[in-house]
Amino acid sequence: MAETELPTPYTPATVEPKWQQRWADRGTNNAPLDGAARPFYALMMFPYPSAEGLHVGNLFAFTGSDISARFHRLLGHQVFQPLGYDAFGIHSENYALKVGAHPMELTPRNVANFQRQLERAGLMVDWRQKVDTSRPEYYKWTQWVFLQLHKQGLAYRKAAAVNWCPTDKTVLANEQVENGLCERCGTAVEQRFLEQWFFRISAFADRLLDHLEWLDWSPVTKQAQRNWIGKSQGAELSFGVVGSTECVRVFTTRADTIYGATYLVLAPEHPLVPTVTTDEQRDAVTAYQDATKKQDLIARKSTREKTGVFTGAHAHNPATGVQIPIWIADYVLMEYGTGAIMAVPGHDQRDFEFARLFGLPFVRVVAGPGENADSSLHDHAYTDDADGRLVNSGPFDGLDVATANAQVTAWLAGNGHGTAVTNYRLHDWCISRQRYWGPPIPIIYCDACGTVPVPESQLPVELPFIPDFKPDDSGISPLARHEEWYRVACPSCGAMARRETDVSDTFLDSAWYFLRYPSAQHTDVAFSPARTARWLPVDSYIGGNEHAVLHLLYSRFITMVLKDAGHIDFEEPFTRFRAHGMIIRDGAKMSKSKGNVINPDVYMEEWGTDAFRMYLMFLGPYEEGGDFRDQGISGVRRFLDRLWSSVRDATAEGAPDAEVMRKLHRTIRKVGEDTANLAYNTAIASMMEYMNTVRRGERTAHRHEVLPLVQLAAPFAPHLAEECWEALGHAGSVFDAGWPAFDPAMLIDDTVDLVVQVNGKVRGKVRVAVDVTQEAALTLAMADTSISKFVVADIRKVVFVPKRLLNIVV
RNA sequence: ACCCGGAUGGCGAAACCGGUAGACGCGAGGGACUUAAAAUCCCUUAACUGAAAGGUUGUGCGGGUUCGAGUCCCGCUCCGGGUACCA
Repeated sequence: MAETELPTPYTPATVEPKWQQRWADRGTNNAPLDGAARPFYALMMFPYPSAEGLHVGNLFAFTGSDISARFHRLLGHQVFQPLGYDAFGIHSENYALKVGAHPMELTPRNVANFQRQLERAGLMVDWRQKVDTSRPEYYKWTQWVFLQLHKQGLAYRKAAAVNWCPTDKTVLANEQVENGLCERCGTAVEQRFLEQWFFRISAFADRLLDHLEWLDWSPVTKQAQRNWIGKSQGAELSFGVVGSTECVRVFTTRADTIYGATYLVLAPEHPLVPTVTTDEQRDAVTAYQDATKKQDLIARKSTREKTGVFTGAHAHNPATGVQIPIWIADYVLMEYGTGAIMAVPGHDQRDFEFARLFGLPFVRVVAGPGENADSSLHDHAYTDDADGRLVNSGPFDGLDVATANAQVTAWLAGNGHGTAVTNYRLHDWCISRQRYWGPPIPIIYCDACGTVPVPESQLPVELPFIPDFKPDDSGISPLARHEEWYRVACPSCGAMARRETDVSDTFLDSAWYFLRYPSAQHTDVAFSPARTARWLPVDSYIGGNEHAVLHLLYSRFITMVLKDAGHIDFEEPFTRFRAHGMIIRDGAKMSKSKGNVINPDVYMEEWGTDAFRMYLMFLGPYEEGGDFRDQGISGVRRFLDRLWSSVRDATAEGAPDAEVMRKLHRTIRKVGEDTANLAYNTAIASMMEYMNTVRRGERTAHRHEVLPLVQLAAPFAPHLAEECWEALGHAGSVFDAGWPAFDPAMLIDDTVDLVVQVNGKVRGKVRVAVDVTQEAALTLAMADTSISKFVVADIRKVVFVPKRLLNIVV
């Protein structure tokens, strides 16, 4: 066997470029897209190509994903791991504004810089299938996706609030509003109403929720989605307005507390407000409505102080018949439920605060253990009342809360005052952006034909180059200033018509990109049916949990829509999703303002890409993240140096050491299990432990002792592993060599150390056969005076856990 | 406020189903090699106590369950993240 001489010492500066070049030349990282027998689609969240370049956080995420992909390849799958750029969006646009450049020129530069950095990172990426969401050949299909929703009636237009900065005279994205202030000038943001496009994701709420039961996703991510969808079962109840035929409908989850409803509250913009308001109160009500309208959504949510005003009107409580006042207040949101509530100040903290502020009456209708109908409410509402019973509630007195809830709802339903309903927190997805840097929404408005979708044959609707892409005081999209662009012939009647000038949300670009990758080079179709059938859904998706709700939920939604339209035959895009942790520095998130940002280039230069990759994975559990400290890298680099020199010096003479080989088989099992579970830190630790065994002193390793270790280390340190693999006489890539198998027989011990406790305290240990009996173990333990000296009385009890411990209780 | 995480040596961390707490790594101390340094290799390294053998204490705090608790239960404190008046 011809073995190449390895240089001394290990020099990543020559080894790493050599293998990156060879991978590119040989197409090592390219997946057999059309012929894979065991396809495995490994996906990582694609980056936004910032001008600052690759961040350690990106590298941490990508490396963890790459290790998983390489591991699956070693397990015998044909792995497809693509990567691309989420290049459209407000981030890129704002940055361009800041530096006075044009996004259409700046973005390709940033992408090129990112690409250069990523190619150094040694990822097993099939770069043939790269996507860039800001390229017409990509967003042509983003627009196509929009049309599929439109066709199914899932895209609609309605007036909705946007954030408006009165100083900059521009629409702000939610990301540009901080604590209710414009992030650029600090002015309080107001709300304005504009016609916007929405996707009817709310119609999919139950499906999105139910599938979480069986999806193999990180529990934290599933919980975040459940909370976001916010399903809540309750009832809609009617309160007749006094002296009117109108009814106020409220949503409540606590119909059982209706006897305690002492007033109603409508959202300020509730349509019944003008109708019910009395003449005496009209000025006060109008003033209040104006004041709340001026406040933006976020500022309104960040203050908890209650405000409100009486309308002058009253309604009948359907249970008690009592006339109760109708108020308006901004703590009631028009967007949720019916935009109106029945206030139960005794049993809802918000109502409690409001009632106390305005001197409204309280009635206790639930009494906890040890309380009665007259127990006072002290300084807060009684809300933790799951084991409470009803009081002051007529025929329902004495019932427990859950039973009463059902019975009151049924009773009110029976007399026409209510119905059981389910509400969701999830709102429809507003995809309109009054901005420039995104795909134009493919719609044309014609005076004669109305809203006409752009025919698929006319896609893409190209985003034009306009020098004045900056939002201005018109409050509309920059494209609306370009008549030469928006004036078009109506596709249906040919008359002059007008294009939609809003662009779509960046989240739409990323809600379907995983479908595009396998077909990235297809120009005639968004995703090829054959490729899609072979590769999707995604087998493993790894990304940050900051996308737990928006991106991941939108992707699921779009997938369901495409399934319903018959374009694909699965309705969940990501079979398995794992959220990785965040990498912090000195206990805080890395940010430029804190000055604790790590430039990965510097570290890759100094220590080598492999060492840096491995260090990032070693500093903590991948799913939790960790604290970056540069001192730690040297330990990982030392391990790689030791691996290198062990391989270099390995001998083929004689037989490998039996004890070392036993340790090897344990290590193979442990590294395999840990890597599968993304427990990279402990996988690396066990490889180090094995290395310590192999190299104890300056012992020369046998090639059979180190060869499998090269395979185990390959996902973590791919360049070095290839170099070692070649040095051990192999022509092909280590990634085609398979994952070493462990021999279960090598894992079985004949003797174990049995821990001996006396009264639960460890007093020693005895070496015993694995199948030793309790009696024999006890005899052995008692023979040891350092143990038996603690057995100062009669043995009352002996606890024996085979292979683990013996506890003598006296 | 609510929903998730988390808290373990000087530091990053490990510990399976309740069974030797601190694997692995960093740092520190000592030693070998060297003219010397670097590199490499070896040993020590939770705290207290003791000459040593050994002993006692110890996983954020207070209780509990158990032969046995970092791990389970009850009640808190602090830190990180998410959501934020969702009726």
